[in-house]
Amino acid sequence: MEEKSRGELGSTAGGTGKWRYTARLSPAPSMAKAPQNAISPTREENFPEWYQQVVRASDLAENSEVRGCMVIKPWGYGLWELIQRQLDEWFKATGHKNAYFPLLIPVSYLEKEATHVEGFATECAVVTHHRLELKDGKMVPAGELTEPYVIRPTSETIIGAAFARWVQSYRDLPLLINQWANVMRWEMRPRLFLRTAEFLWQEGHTAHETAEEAMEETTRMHEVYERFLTDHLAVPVIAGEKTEAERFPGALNTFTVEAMVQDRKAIQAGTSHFLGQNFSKAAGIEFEGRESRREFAWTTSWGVSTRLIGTLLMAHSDDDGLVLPPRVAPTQVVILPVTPKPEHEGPVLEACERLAAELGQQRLHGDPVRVEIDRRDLGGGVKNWEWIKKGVPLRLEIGPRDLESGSVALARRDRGPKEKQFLPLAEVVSGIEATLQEIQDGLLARALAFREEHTVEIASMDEFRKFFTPAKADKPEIHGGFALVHWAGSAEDEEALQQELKVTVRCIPKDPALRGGPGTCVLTGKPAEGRVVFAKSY
RNA sequence: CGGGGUGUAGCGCAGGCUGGUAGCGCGCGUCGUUCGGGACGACGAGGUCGCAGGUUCGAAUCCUGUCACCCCGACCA
Repeated sequence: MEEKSRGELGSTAGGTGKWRYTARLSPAPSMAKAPQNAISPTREENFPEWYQQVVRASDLAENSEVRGCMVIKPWGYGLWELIQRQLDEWFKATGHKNAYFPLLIPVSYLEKEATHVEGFATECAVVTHHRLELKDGKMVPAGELTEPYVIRPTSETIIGAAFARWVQSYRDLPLLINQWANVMRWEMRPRLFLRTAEFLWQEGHTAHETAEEAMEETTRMHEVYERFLTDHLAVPVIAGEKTEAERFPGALNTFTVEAMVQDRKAIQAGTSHFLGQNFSKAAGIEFEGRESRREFAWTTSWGVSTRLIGTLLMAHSDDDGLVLPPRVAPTQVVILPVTPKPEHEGPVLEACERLAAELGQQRLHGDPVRVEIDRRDLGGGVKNWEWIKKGVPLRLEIGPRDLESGSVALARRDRGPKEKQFLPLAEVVSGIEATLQEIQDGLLARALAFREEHTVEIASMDEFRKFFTPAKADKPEIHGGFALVHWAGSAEDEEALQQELKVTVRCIPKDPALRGGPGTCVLTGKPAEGRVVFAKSY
């Protein structure tokens, strides 16, 4: 509906819902009743554009002057800090320690693991000089390095080199290290949070005495990610293993958590790799074993990135902007003072302070509730919409009438923008934890229902093609979803399907209910052990 | 890297074919009127029209080059 998207341009509907710039749209009485939303275009109209508009409207981040790189603004960084804090706590709880390794990696390090180089070579930024000189008014690189460095696209090689020094004996194992860092991958098509040239992430790297222990570690961290996405980001995921075609370069097994976002595509939200002895052989991570034999360590690596923010956004947000699950909302409750007349200001603000203090005493999962009072001298409506667009879970308003009645107006981000309840103050305070948790659970339930609605079991290639072929080739609408199919195809077969339909095997699900029993491969007709998840993906 | 598109005030855009030194809406500032709501009025600030060359008396407008961004594709957390 074109009118709807135009609606934002004027955005000056009066209290009666009249549109001001009717000249352009010609008289259309029905327009007066068109629902207003803060983001244009809507998800339905143009999903990729909607995504960018939400990033902007919510003040999470902006494109920078550096190609493919973003400026993460305080609201976005606050979100990242909360993600970091929880994961970091769990990494520590599972025995890991943080460390930091160099940003620059000698090219020769990369060459050590053949598959690994192949995987990353095309997206490396290379540092070749160490000095600038002024020539004709321009600074030009001088002092060429004898060996170029790459800016880390990931740190397996340089951490491997350190591990080789640190590990002498089986007594030095397991070695459990995590690094919070930025990495750079020269992507061809950057998109804020989803695929930027520079991004923030966490990379765990561990070395173990036996394959079994390393595999246990891989699984353990895979489960940490699954739990984090589910319980904190309220994003349901399908946990499973990647097929050979989708594996991390150099890994023996790659495990993934795959989420479905609102355009029904899949997004890989976290990965955990069992690296076998590939990297320890390449880097020389050897130790003296219990039987006095030299052995190569078994290593793992695992990571999540700022892509989690993009995932979260696409999973929950609506046509009014971002919707944040309370557990990762930098501000969980915003208090908006309503001061119709200047003389209201004193008492109202005072009441807001008291309320903020009381709410700050309440806890959600052990953390004090994060409350903010928005004292800015701005129109109430404007202020309100700003917080809606930023996705704050709860908005509380206190005005003169509330002072008299001891009430508070409460509006939830998971309900309509105009819906609000007037509740007794004490009830709001004592019920805050339950309300926040209810929103958290509601978002998860809604996302799960959405995924289930768009997940189908498919038993024939006809159906399969139909499911993944948009009705209009020129303007592909939102369609498809997750297809559960029996699969026994090869990497070549996957490649062919990717060419034809732009779909890939997202994972071999570990959940027995999704995996199912033996069957017949939808493509080759060969016996298949179970089902896999096919989808288009980010 | 291939195909398409766009770069004009913070944001969204008009103007460009038919060259004469910039305009609209929102936002922003001040004042006033409003006020449980994305208000209204008055006045006002803000742009070397992505950048660099060229053609011309004169370029946002024509030509060449270049950069950036967006969409589609190949690649990827």
